[in-house]
Amino acid sequence: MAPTATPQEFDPHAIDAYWTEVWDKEQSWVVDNKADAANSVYVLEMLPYTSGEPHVGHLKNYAVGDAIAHFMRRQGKRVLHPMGYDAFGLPAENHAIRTGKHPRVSTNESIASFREQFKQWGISIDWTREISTHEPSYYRWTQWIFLQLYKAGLAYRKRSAVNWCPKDATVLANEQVVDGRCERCGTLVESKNLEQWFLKITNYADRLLQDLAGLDWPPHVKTMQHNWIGRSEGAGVTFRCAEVDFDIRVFTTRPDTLFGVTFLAISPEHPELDRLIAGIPAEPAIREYANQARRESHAERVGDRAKTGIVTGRHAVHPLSGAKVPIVVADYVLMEYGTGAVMGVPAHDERDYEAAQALGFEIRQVIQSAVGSADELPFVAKGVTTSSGEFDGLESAEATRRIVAKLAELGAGEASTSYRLRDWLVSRQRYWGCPIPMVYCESCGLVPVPEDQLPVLLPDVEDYAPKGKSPLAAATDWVKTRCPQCGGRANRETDTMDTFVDSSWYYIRYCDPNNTQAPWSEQAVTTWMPVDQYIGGIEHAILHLLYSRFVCKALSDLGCLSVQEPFQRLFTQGMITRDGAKMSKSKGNVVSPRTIIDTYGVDTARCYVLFMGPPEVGADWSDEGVEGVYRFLRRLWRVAIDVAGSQNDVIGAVLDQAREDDLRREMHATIKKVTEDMSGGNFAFNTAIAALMKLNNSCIRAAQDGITRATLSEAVQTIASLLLPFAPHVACEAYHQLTGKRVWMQPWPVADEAWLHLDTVELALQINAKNRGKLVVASDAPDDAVKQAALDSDVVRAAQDGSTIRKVIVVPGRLVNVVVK
RNA sequence: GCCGGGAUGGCGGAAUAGGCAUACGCGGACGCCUCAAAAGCGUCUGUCCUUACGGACAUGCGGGUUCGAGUCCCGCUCCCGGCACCA
Repeated sequence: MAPTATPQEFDPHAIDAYWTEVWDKEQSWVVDNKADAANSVYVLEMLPYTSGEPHVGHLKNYAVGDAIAHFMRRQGKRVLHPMGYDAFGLPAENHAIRTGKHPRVSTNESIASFREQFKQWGISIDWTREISTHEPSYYRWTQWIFLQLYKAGLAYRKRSAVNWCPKDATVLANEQVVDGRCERCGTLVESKNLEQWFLKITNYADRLLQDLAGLDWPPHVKTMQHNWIGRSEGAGVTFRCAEVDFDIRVFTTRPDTLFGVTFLAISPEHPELDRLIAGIPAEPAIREYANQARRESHAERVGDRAKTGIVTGRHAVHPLSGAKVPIVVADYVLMEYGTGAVMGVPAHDERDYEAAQALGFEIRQVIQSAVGSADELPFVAKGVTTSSGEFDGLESAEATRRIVAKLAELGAGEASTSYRLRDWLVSRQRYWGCPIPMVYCESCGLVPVPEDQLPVLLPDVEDYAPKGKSPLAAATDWVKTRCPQCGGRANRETDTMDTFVDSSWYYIRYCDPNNTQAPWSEQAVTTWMPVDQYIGGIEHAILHLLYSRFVCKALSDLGCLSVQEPFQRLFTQGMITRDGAKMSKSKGNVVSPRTIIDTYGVDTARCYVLFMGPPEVGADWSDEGVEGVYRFLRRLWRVAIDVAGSQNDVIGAVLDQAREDDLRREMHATIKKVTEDMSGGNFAFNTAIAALMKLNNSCIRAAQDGITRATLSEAVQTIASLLLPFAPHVACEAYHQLTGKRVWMQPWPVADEAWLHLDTVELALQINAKNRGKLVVASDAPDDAVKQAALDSDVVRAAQDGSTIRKVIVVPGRLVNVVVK
C-alpha cells in the first residue's frame, strides 16, 4: 500500500506486498558481528526440515519467534534472527525416490518454496546469513567437526547389536526408535550385529544431566532428558565363578539386598557366555536359547511375557556370605544396560521374583518394612535389613553404605553409576547425507581425510535407492582413492552421517555463515552465543536438543567454542490440530498457510495462530476464529485511516473530559499489560492480543461518542505500535498512516504510571463474602474510612438489622467484606 | 508402575503474593441499515427460580483451612505427554 494513497477498503494483500518490499530493499533486519555481546540477543527458531511445503506448524513456530525478535529490537537490542534449511536426510531422500526426482533437485525446490513463503510471511530474518546443511560450504564444516571428534576419541567404530530398519534399509540411533519402531516410517526395528560409527555421548552423560539445572527450559523437557539419560546409582559387585575362572560383574541399585541373592542371571548376548557354558550338559540348549533371543526384536523381548531362562549348572560365590549361587542364562537380562548380568534377588524385585518362581530358586527375604513385620513378597520398597549377618537391623541407606564399604575392602565391589544413555550411532547406509570423511587404507587401516582436503563432496550417483549398504559404494571412481598417509590404495567410507549431526551445530554457523577459513570466528561466537531464546517443537526434546548439547560441550572441551550450553532459554510450542486430530494429507484435514493468507492476508494468519490460546499448548484450528482476528485488524485499519484522514479536532458526537481520561488511562494500562505479557520469558501472546482488541474496541466506541483527534490518534498509534510483533504489515501501515514514521524504528511504548493511578476506585461490597453492591471511595482512602463508608451503606444497614457485625475486612482497591451473624 | 502437565460457559480460552470467576474471540438471540441478502453497526448471552425487583447454584469429584478458595492442604476420578524387564 503506497503511503500517500487514501484507500477506502482494507486490502491486506496490498499492505503485505508494500511492506515486504520495504524490508527487503532496506535490509531492515541485517545485523553485523560487532563486539557488543551485552547488547546482542540471539533469537532462533529450529530450522525447518525442507521436504514439501511449509504448514501451519511452521507458521506458528516462526510467528512466535518473530514476535520475540521484534519485541527485543524495540527494547534497543541488536537481534540475530537467521534462517536456514535442514536439507539432508531420509525423508527428503524417500520423497525423491517416490517422485523420481534426484534429492538435490527436489530439496532445492522445497527450499525455494520455504524461502518464498517465509519472505511472504514477513518474518524479520537477516537473509544475508541463510544456510543449508546440504551445501558443501556448510557440510565441509560438519566433516571438520567429525574429524575433531575423531581425533579426540569421541568418534569411533564399534561392532555391536544395533537397530536396523528393514524398510529404510539403514541403522538407526537409539533415539530414533520409538516403541520398537522406526521413528520415520513406523516399521518394526530389527537387531543386527554390525560395525558402525558412534559418537561418544556417554562420556558426557553426567554433565548433560547436571547442566540441565542452569537452563531456563520447560520442566517437562528437562524431565524427558533426565529420564533419557537415566542415571542410576548403586554398586558394581563381583561374583566369582571358580569353575571356569570367571568373575561375573553385576550392577545393582540395591546393595542393601545383597544377602537376598539366590541366583545370578546373565544375558544370552554376554561375551563370556561361550566360556561359561563350554562342556556343560545344557550347552546345546543354551546355544539354541541364545540364538532364539538374538533373532527376536527388542520390542518382542521386552513384551509382556513370562520370564524364561536356562540353568547352567555352574555356580558363583557370594562375595560376602560365601554361599554358592546358581547361574542362569535369561533373556530378560539386557546386554545393553549395566554389565549384562544381574544378581537375582527374588524377595525384593518383581522380575527376579517371577524368574525364581519359574525356575525354582530360593526366595530369601532380607528387607522388612519394619523389624518383624510380615511383608508380602516381593517387597520392593526400602526398609530394615534382616538375615544379613553383621548388617542386620540397618536402614536400607545405611546398609547400602556399609555393604559397599565391605565389598570395597574385600576387592569385590565398589560404588558405581550406570546410565541408560547409549552412544550415538551416526552412520547411515543411505545416499542423501554428509559423507563421513574417512578412508580405509590397505596398509594403514582407518585414516582421516586431512582437513585441507575437505569437503569430501557427495558424488552424484544414478541409483540412490537404499540397498542395505550405502549407495555411495556404487560410485567406484569416488570410492577408490589414495591413502593420505602412505599414498597407497584406499577406499572411502561409504556411509553418510545421521541428519541430526548436521543440525547439531547449525546455530553456531549462523554467527559467521560466510566464513570460508573456519567454521566460525571467535569474535562472532562470543558476540552471539549462546542462543538466548530457542523456539521449536516438543518432538525434539530428546533427539536434536540432546545431540546439540553434546556437540556444544565437546567442541567447548576441544577449545573451539567458549560456551557449554547452546540454548539458554527454550520455548516449545504446542501443535495445531484440526477437528482434534493431527493434520495429515491422508486424513485430508490439512490447513494450508497459503490458503489462509490468500483469503485474509499474512497478518490475520500470524495473529490467529498466536491468539488461539497459550502458544505452549496445542489448539484446534477454527475457521470462524480466523474471521474474528481478521475483523479486528480491519477495524483497526479503519479507525486509523479515519483518524489520519480527518481534519477535525473532535471526532464523534459530544466531547467529554472523563472519556478522554478513560481512553488515555486504558491506553497506558494496555501498554503495561502487553509489555508484561512478553517480558521475562512470558509468551502470553494470546492475552496481549486480547488487550489490543479491547483497546481497539474502546477507540471505536470513543470515536462514536466523541473524543479529541489528538487523544484518539495517540491511542490508535499505540495499538499499532504494540501490534508490530504479531501483525507487522498492518501495524506498520496503520502507524505510518497516522505518523508518517516506521514503527519498527520507534522505541517500545512505555506506560506512564501517573495514568495508571485512579482518583477513585469502585470496591465490591460484600456481606459474608457474597457480593451485595458497590462502594466508590477515594483510592487513597485509609482502611478505616473505607470501613466506615461500608458500615454507612444502605446494604450493610439492612443486613445489620437483627444481627451483629463481627468483622470488617478491607482489601484496598479490591473489596470490603462485612461479616455479620 | 514411575515422572511431568492438565480438567473453568454452547466452543477456544481469561483470572494464581487467596480478594468482584467467565477478559478477549467464536457461536447464538434480537435490533439498525437494505427492496432483499451479504457485509457492517448496536444490545443481550454461565445455569436454575422469578412478570419484575431479586435470589439460589456454578471452575472434574469428596473433604479441609480461611471472613473469603478456580487459586492453598488431604483423598480420589478422568485426560494428555514422556520413560519403562534399565537390575
